[in-house]
Amino acid sequence: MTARVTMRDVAKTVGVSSMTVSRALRDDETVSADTRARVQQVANELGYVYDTTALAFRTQKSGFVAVTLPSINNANFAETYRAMSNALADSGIQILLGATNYRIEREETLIRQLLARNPEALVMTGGFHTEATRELIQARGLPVIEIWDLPSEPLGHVVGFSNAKAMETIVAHLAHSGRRKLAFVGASEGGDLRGAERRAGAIAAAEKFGLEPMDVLDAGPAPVSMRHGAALAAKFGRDLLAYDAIVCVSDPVAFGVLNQCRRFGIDVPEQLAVTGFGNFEIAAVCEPRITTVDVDARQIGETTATMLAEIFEGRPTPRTEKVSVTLVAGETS
Amino acid sequence: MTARVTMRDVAKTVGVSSMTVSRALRDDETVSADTRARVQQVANELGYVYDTTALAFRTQKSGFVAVTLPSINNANFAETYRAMSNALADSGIQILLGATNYRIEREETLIRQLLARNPEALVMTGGFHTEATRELIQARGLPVIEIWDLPSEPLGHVVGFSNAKAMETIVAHLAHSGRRKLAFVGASEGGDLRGAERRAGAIAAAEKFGLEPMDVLDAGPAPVSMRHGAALAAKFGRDLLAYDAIVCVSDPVAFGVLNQCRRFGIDVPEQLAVTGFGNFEIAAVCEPRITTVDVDARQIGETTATMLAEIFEGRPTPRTEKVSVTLVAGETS
DNA sequence: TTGAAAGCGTTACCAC
DNA sequence: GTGGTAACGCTTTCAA
Repeated sequence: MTARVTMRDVAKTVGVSSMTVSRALRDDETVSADTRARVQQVANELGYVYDTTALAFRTQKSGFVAVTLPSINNANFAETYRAMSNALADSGIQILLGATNYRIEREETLIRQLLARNPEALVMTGGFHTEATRELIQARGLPVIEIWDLPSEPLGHVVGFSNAKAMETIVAHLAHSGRRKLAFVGASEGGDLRGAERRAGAIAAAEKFGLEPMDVLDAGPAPVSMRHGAALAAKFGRDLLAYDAIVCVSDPVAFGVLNQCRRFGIDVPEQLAVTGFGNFEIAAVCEPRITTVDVDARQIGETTATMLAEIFEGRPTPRTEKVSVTLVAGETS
Repeated sequence: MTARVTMRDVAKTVGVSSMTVSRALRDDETVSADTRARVQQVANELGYVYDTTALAFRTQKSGFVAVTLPSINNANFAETYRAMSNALADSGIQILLGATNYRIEREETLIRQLLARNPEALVMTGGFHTEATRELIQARGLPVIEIWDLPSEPLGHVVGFSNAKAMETIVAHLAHSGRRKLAFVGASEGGDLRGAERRAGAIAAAEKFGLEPMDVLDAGPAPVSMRHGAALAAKFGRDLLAYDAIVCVSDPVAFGVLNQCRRFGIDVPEQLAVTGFGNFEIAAVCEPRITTVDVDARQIGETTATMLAEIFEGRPTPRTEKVSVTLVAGETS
C-alpha cells in the first residue's frame, strides 16, 4: 500500500502551491485555464483521490444527515427513508442511518454515535426521547426534524401527524357503523411510542363517542407483527366475540388477527370488525381487505428533504408540517 | 449555535491537559482512577461528544463499512443488515448504507458515492455488477464481501448461497409429489438478479427432473411483491389450472397468487401447488401456510460481521462462506 | 501518571 | 493569478 497522493504531491510536480491545486481541482475561475488543465492532468496521472475526510474535518461540514428509524424492516418507514434519500441524492448529502429497534434507551446510544460523525442535521422518527437525549441534542444546537409524530414539545422542526387523532378516525368509523364494545391490540407498554399514542387515542375516542370502555389486549413487546396478532387471537379464540371490533395497532397485526378469525369460524365483518393502521400492502391484497388508515409515508420523506434543503440554504421553512392521514374503508368493518 | 465542546474544553475545566482527557475517555489504565472519573463526569456535564471526523482524519481510518442492499424494505435484507450492525456496534465501525433499488446502473453511482467516504470495506448484496463497478472497486484495492449470492467470479470474499440450487430444492419437492407442469412467477428480465438466478435454477431443475418445460409468467419490473402476484393471478384466473404448480420468486408474490386462487375457487394444494421463497413472516402466518425456502438471513449478517473483524485484524486470503438453505414444507404443495 | 509538540490533508483568509 | 499561514480535533511519540 503506497502512501496516499496528496495535493502537495500534485503541487510539487506541477510546480505550484497546494492552494492553487486546491482551487484548480474545484475548477475555480480565478486560476488560469492553463494551470487548471495542467493540475488536473497531473492529478490524474498521479492517481490523486480527493480526501473527503480532510474536507469534512477542515470545513466542519460532514455532508451527513443522521436519521433514526425504529426499524428498517417496516414498509412505512422504509418508504419515508427511500423518498428522503432520493430527494437528497443530488445535493451531495448522505444519510447516516440508525435503527433504535423500538427501544428508547437504545435511541440515546445511537444518537451519541451518530452525533460523533458531525451530522449537519438530525432527523428522528418519533417525538418522545429521554431527557438525556434531549439535552444532548440541544447542547449541539443542530437542526432537528422529528417525523411521524406531533410532539407536544418539539425539539425543532416537525413533519408528522397525530397518531392519536388518526386513530380517532378509525374509532369514529366503527362507532358510526354501530360497534359498541372495542378492544385494542398492540405492543406492551414501553417500546413502541407511536403505538402507545394510537392506543391512547383509541381509548379517548371510544369515550368521546360514548362507546363502552375499551379493553387493551397485549400482543407482546414491540415490534409486534403478523405472528403476534395471530398468537393473541389464537389465545382468545371465539372469546373475541365478546367484542364488536378489534382495533389493531398496525395492518400486519390486523392480518394476523383476521386469519385466526377465519380458523375459528368468526365472520368478519358480520360478527366482528377488524381494523389496522398504516395502509400496508397487505391491507389491500388480503381478503377481506383491511380497513385501515393511510399515512403518506413518501410525503413525509419528501417534505423532510425539502425542509433540510431550506435549512441548509438558510431559507425560511415552516416549523411544523402536518401530513394528511385518510381513512381507507376496507371490507373488515 | 454554540461552539462544539472539544477535549480541550473538558481539559480546561478539569485542569489537566487534553492528552489526559483523551486517555481518560478511552479508559486508559495509565490515567489515575480519580482523574478518569473526574474527566468522564465533566465530559458528561459539558455534553462532550467525541469527534469521529477528527479521529478518522488523524488515524486515516474512516471507521466506515459501506453496505449496499437492493431494497431496505425487505424482511430478509433488513434482517441481514440488523444482524450485521448489531455485531459491528461494539467495534466502533459504522455502516454507510445504500439502496440500489434493484437497478444495476444505480449500483455504480451508489458505490461511487460510498467510496468517496473512504470506507474500510465494502459489502455488496449480490454478485453481479457492471464492468465499471468492478474496475472501480478493484482499483481501490479495498476488501470486498459479496453476500446473498455465489458469484462465479467473486471480487473478494463471499457469504452466500446459490439461488439457483435453492430453487432446485423447491422443484425437486414438487416433482416428488407428482407435479409435472410448472410455471415460474417473478420480475421481468433485468432488475432483480437473484430473482433471475432463481428463475434459471427452476427452469434447469424442471429439465433435470424430467418435468415439462417451465413457463415463465412476468409479474412486472422489480421489485415484485404481493400486489404483483395478485394482479398476475387475477389476469390468468382459472387458466392457472393449466399448471400443476406456480413457483414464485418470493413469499409475498406467492401470497398474492394464493389469495387470488381462493377468489377463483382454485383449491390449493389439491388442484394447484403454490410455492414461495425466503421464509417471510407471511409464509407461516397465512392460511394455508406457504411452502418456501428458508435462508438464514441473520447468519449472513453475522458471518459477514465476523469476516469484517478478521479482515481488519489482518488480511486473510479471500474466502467463501456458504450459508445453509432449507426447504420449509407448508400446506400449499 | 501526565504533558508538549507535531502532524494527518484540506481550505479560509489575507498578502502580494 | 498565486502563495503563505493557520487552523479544524484528535492521537502518536517522546519527554518529564
